[in-house]
Amino acid sequence: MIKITLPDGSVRELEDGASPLDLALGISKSLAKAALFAKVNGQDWDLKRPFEGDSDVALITKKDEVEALELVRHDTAHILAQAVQDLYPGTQVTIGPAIENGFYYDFAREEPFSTEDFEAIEKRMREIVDANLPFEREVWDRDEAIAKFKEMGESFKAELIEDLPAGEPITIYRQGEWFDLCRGPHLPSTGKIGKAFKLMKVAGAYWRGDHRNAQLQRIYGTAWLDDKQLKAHLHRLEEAEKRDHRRLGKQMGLFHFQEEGPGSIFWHPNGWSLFQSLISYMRRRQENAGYVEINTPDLLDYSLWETSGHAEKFGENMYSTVMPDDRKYALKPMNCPGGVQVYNFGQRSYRELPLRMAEFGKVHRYEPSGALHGMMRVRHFTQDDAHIFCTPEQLQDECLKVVDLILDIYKDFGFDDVRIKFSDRPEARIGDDEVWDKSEAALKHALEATGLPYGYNPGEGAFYGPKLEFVLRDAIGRDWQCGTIQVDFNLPERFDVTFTGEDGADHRPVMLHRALFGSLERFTGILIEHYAGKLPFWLAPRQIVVATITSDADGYAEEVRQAMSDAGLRVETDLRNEKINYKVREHSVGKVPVIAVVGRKEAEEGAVALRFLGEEGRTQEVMSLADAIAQLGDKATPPDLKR
RNA sequence: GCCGGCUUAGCUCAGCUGGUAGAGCAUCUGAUUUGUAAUCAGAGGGUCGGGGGUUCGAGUCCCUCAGCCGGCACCA
Repeated sequence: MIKITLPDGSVRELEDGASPLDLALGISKSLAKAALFAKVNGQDWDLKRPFEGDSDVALITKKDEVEALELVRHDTAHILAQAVQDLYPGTQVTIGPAIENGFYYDFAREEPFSTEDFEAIEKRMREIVDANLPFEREVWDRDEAIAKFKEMGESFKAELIEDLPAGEPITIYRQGEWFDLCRGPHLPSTGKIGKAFKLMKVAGAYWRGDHRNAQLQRIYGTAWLDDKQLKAHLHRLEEAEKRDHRRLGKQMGLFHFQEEGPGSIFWHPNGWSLFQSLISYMRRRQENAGYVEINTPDLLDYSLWETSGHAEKFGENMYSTVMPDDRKYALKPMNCPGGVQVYNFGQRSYRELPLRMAEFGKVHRYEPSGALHGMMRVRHFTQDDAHIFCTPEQLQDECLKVVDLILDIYKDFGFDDVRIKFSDRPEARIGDDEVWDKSEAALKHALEATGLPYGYNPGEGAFYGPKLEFVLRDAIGRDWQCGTIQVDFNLPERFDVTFTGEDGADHRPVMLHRALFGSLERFTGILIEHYAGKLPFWLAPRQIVVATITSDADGYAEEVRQAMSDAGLRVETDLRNEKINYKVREHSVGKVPVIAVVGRKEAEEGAVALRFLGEEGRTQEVMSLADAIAQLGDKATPPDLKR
C-alpha cells in the first residue's frame, strides 16, 4: 500500500502501482473525468503513470487554468507534429513547446509550408483528436532511443537525446502510431485536447536559436480550453491590430515612412508636437532631479569609438565615412563618448559629483534590415540619454534614484506594470572580472534595495557593464525595452576620466549610463498603442477642434480659438461647409480629444458645446467659454506640474 | 542578415486560368448653411515598387534589386 496526501491534508491509501487516475476514481467519477494530470511531490505526472511510493498529490483540472492551458497547448503541439508528419512525409520534427496564448512546433523540411496548408493540417489535427488516441509514456534506453531516431531520419531528435545529461531518463510519449521524445506530462488521450485551437502563422527559426545553425520552419498556433476562449483571443488580436501605431500614426497624421529612409521617421506636425511634449516633460523632470543638459556633435572622429570599444563590437552597424581630408568620421551610434568629452573638458572636483549630464541625443545605427519595425525599431532615433559621473560610494544611491525616477515617470504615462530585468556580464566584454564583480554587485544591491520584483537575463549586459532594463509591452503582447541603467567602470578607464579628490589626488569616477524613455521614437509608438491613439489631453497634438455648424458662427469660432490659444491650448478651427456629423466623425477618427461645437446658440450665449472623445456618458457638455478654458486648461497641465 | 509572405490611384482594397486597369474614401468643382461618427452631383488622378526576361501580347509567368509585413537572429 502507498500513502497519498492530498492538498487539504487528507490521506488516502492506495494499492501499489496505483496512479493518479485511480486516486481520482476513488474520490469521484466526475473528478476522474475532469482530471487532466497530477502534481506528484511537486512534479508533473501523467494521470495513468503509477505512483512511486508515498506521495503528496494534487489533481489538476480545467479549473487550474494556468496549468491546464499549458498542458493543452503542449499536447496540441504534439498533434500538430503528428498531423504534419502524416501529411508531409519526410518532414523532421524538432521541438514544440507551449508559449503564451498557444504553442509552436519547429519542423525541418525542404519545401516551405504556407498558410494555405493550414486547413489540411488543422483537419488532420481534428481527426487525431476525434480518434481519441491515448498518450502513453515509455522510458527508453538512451542508446536505443538515439539509434531509433537516427534510423527514422530524425537527426534533430537524436541530437537532442545525445545532449541530455547521462542520468536523465529518456521518456517517449506515444499517441497511436506516432511518438515523440518528450518530458511530459500529457493528457490521458488526444480526445481531451478539444478543438479550441487554430494555426496562426509560419515563420523561420534557427535550430536551437543560433543563427549559425539550420533554419527550421516554425508553425505557430493558439490553443484554449474551449471555443469561447479561442474566439475571445482572436477578437483580442483584432482589437490589438486596430491600435497598431503604424496604422494610428497614419490616421492621426503623426508621421510617415518611405523607401528612401528605411527605418527613419518623417515627423508630421502632429507627431512632432507629441514628440516635443515628451521632451519638454522629460527636461522638467530631469532638471528637477538635479541633471544638467548638454548637447554634443552628431558627427565625430571615428577614433572616439575605437577608444570606447564600440567600433570593434558594433563597427558593422555604424554609419561612417572618410572625408576628403582623409579623416574617418562616424555618425554617433550612442552619446557616451560625447558626454565624456564634456566631462573631460577642464578639471573636475569631487565637489561636483555626482554630476548628472543629460542629452537628448540623436543616434544612428545601421540595424539589420529584418529588425526594423515601425517606430519601435528604427535606424535613426533620439535617446533621452544621461551620464552620471559619481564616486563608487555614491553609486548605489544614484542607481536607486534613477530607478525611482523611471518608475515615477512611467506612472505619469499610465504604465504601472513595468518589468525590470537585470542583465549581467556578456561573453564578449571589456574589463577585468573583478571590475565586473564590483559593478554587478552595486547594481544588484541598488535594485534589491527597491524591493521590486525583477527578472534575470544572464549574459545580456552591455559589453562595458551590467544593466537594468525596463520593459513595456505593446498592443499585441510584444515586449519592448525602454528605460535602461548601466553601471560602467570601463569607459572611465578607457577615456581616462578623473576627478580631484578631497586628498588632492586624481581619482576615477564611475559612470552610469541611463535612459528613461529609451528611444523617444519607440516610446511614442508604445504610447500610441497603449492609449489606442486616445492620448491624454496634455499630450494630444491637437487638443481641441472648434467646429462650426453653420457659417454664421465662423466669427465666434475664431474668437473661441483665439481665446483658447491664448490660454496655451493647442486648438484649430474647422469652418468647412460640412455637416456637423461629418466634422465630428472626421475628428473622432483623428483622435482629437475635444471637439468644441459652436452654432448660432453658442455664439449668442458665449458658450461652447464640448464633446469628449471616448468618454462614456460624458459625450457632451455645454458651458461658458471661460469655464471651458478653465477646465481644459487644467486637463492640459502635465501631471508633473500638477503636483 | 535568415525563412516565408506582400508591394495595383493620396488611403483602404478588388482585378479568375496572361489580351493594354476598377471600387469606396480622400482631392478638385458645383449645389447644399446643415445641431454631434460620413449631404448630393460632376471632374481629375494610377501603366500596376524599380530593373531585366519569357510571350504576338504581362498587373497577371520567370529572374533580380528595394521596401514593407510575420517570425528568427541581432539590439551599444
